[in-house]
This record gives sequence, C-alpha cells and structure tokens, in this order.
Amino acid sequence: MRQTHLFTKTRREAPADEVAKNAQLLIRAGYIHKEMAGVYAYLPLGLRVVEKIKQIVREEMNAIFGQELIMTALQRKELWERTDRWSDEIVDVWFKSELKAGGEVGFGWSHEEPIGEMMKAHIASYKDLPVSVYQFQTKLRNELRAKSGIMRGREFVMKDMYSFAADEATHLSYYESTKTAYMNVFTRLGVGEDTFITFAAGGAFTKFSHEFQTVCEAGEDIIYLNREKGIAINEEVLSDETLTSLGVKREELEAVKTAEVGNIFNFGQQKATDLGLAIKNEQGEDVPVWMGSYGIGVTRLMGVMVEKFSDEKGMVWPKSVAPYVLHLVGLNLEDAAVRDWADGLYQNLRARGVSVLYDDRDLRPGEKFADSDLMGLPYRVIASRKAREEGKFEVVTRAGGQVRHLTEDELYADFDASPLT
RNA sequence: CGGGGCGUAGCAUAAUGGUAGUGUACGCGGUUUGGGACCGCGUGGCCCGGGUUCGAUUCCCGGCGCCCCGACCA
Repeated sequence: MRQTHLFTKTRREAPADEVAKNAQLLIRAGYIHKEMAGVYAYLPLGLRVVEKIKQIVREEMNAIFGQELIMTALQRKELWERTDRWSDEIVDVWFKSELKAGGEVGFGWSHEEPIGEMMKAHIASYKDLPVSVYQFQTKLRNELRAKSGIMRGREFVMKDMYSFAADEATHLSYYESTKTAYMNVFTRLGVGEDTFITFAAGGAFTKFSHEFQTVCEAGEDIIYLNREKGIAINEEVLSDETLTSLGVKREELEAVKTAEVGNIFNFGQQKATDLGLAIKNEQGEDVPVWMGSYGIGVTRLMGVMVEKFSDEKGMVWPKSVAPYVLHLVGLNLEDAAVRDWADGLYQNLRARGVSVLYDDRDLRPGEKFADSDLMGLPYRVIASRKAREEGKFEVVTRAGGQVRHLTEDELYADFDASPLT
C-alpha cells in the first residue's frame, strides 16, 4: 500500500476525551474512529489488525474441529424468556427494539440461546455429535459505563464457540482441548507468557469456569498468581475454601492486574435441559446434550496488545498481527532518480509477497519517522539517496531498535529466510 | 446506577456580559529536505433549548453528549 493512497492520516494529538492509551494511539495513528462512547469504527489499518487476529483464532479453532458460521444480530424474545434471561433485571446489558409489525427483538449480546435453539433443528442423535461451531460476531451490550478505549465497549467483536457432546467424557475432553487452543492463540499473538488460565466464578452449573487473564496495567481484574505451581485465581473466588482445594496458601500468591481476554464455560447438561435440547442415545432414550461455550474478545485483545506493545513514540506491533510487516520509508523523493528507484524497490517487495506499506509521501524525514514510529510496523527499511548510492538499506526493527545495513539481495535473502508476510 | 468533572474550528487550547485568539491540520505561493523546518496569504468555531439582560459563547435552569472513580461485567 502506498501511503499517499492510504486512508487515513496520522494526527499529532489525541482527542481530549480519550484517556486510555490504546484509544489514544489507535486514533492518532488512524487505526480507529470513535463514533460514540464505547463504539469505535475500524479503519483500514485497524481492520487489518482485527482480521489478522481473527485469522489466528480461526486457525486454532479449526484445529480443534470448530466449524465457522455466523448467527444473527437480531434475536427472538421467546428464546431468552425460556431460559429466563430476557428480563432487564436479570440481564442488564440488553439492547432491545420492536418490530414494525409488532413484537420485540433483542440485539445479540451473547448467542448461547439462539445457537442452542438452532441446534435442535440440526441434531437429533448421538450420531450427530460431537460438534463444535463458532463465529466472529459484533456483540452489542448496553454497558452502563463504557471505558478503557476499545477494551470495554458497547459494540465489540468476539469469537464465540459452542460445543455439543453426547457424553460427559467427550465433553470434558473437548473442554480441555480448548484451553490448549486458546493458549496457542495467545502465544501466537505474543501475549502467551503473560496470559494465565484462572479459576473463576462459573454460575450455577459448574463450580468454576476458566478465564484467560493477560497481565495488563489497563485491565479491570486482579488475579492471584502462584507462578511456581501454575495456579491463578480470580479475586472474586479467592476464599479459604478455594485455596485449600487448590493446595496453596494465601501468602504464596502474588496480586497482578489483568485483562480478561478469554472465558470458557462448562454448562454440563444444564443449559441443554433449559433449552430443551435433547438427543437420542444408543438406547433410544432422550438425553440432554453436554454443552460448553468459549469466548475470546477479539477487539479487546487488540486493545490489550496496544497497551502492552507500545512506547512513548507509539505502537510496536508483533509480526503476527501488524497491519503491514514492513514500512518502506522513502526519503529524498523530490529527486526523480531516487523516487524511481524507491518505487522499483516497492514493486520488487510486493512481487516477493512482502506485506509492505510504502511511505511515498513528499514530506520531511522527521515527520515520516514520527509517523512510522507511531504506526508501529515491525520493520522499517529506508530508501534514500544515500541508500541508493551506497547500495545498502538501513533496516530497523521497531521493537528493539536494532539497525542493520543490508544490500537489496541481502534484504530479500533475509525475507526468504524468515518471510515477513 | 451513586459520586465528581467537562462541552469553543477536523484536533488541541485561550480569553470574554458587547459575536472569539493561538498552535496544529487543511488550501495557495516561496525557501527547505535523515527525527514532527520556516515565511507570507487564505478557509474554518462558541453542543441544543429556555430564562435573566438593551445585549449571552460567558450568568441561571433543563436537555443531550463526553471523561473519570465506584458498582456492574453470565
């Protein structure tokens, strides 16, 4: 992408109404646009990041036999009444509206009920199971107080997956496999070492659910961590009873501020019982299905990554999710010979499949470097008069600031050894 | 939902009971060109409604919006 064609531009200052670092940097760099409190649009650069995160999640869900689908944003009232979750007293984040023809609809804040209901039409026997389906949906939640930029909005993208099994062993084994898949996701995003699976409150159906908490100063949660034993406990379930059952002492725990990036629930057979979702077992008897649900906050993760991967100059994206991997910064482009040569380099990089953003704007170097730092692409290659004359490019990594000087062939060899796509 | 704060140009800010200045961004011209250069000219603004007043961006009331702390977060 040529930067002269890129929508949008960077800005020097963040809006006064944004305090959260993630929103400030994402807005300044032109990744997102604030529509209203807790509601953000994703501009071309931001969308590329969202899509990259989604693709990693998609690959890991597919690896545990998840099948992607997409449910509807509008939901039926009767469905939620059946599980007693339509009332605003019970679920306080509903957005609701009315059909012109009469009748109420809800805007999806979760899809457990609709998915369960839909399954009734498609599974009837133990032979149809197990099955696991997932989607990326924009969830709508009427939060009383949106905050922390894109980390807690009223509209956000979430991956939610639902598993259905005929027997407990299959169900529990699947539940366990999602933990591995989730950790794979977080590792690929570069937050694996800072993400812990915690015991959390699980509602009426299980003693505990599990949350995936990433260490992050901007987070809303506090977890108690014992790194040696690999135990992490949410504040809300920290009790003597919990500690005893886990075999840890209070003084062995370290309090850490975190953001919840994932959450998995084991519903057992209760949810299916509530929904009336049953199958025939091998004896021809009707039995409720074993269900689980598994969420990852895609846009929240993006916010967490900005919070963690940034410095005073701007964002520092890891290769796995950067909107482009390489920032080709052209200098001295007022010199037609330099420009032609830099254009050629850009074309060569593209031909090699390198994900490259080419700053072909006719601006002073300082401004280009500042923008480049702010946007935070992992590698910067400088194409200047000097580079052309010396036959070597300055290649800088955004994260560590390492500087290398490579010839064009060395540059390509470097890419071929470790493709920067 | 309880408490606190704030709404002036695309963005950031200043002053003011007598219709508003600066920076940045944007447009034009010129000088510049390896870390947000500079000169000149130009475009552009007081959240909405009501009240007080000769006159309200300013004071008062209401609304709407935004931010923070807490509560909430299946």
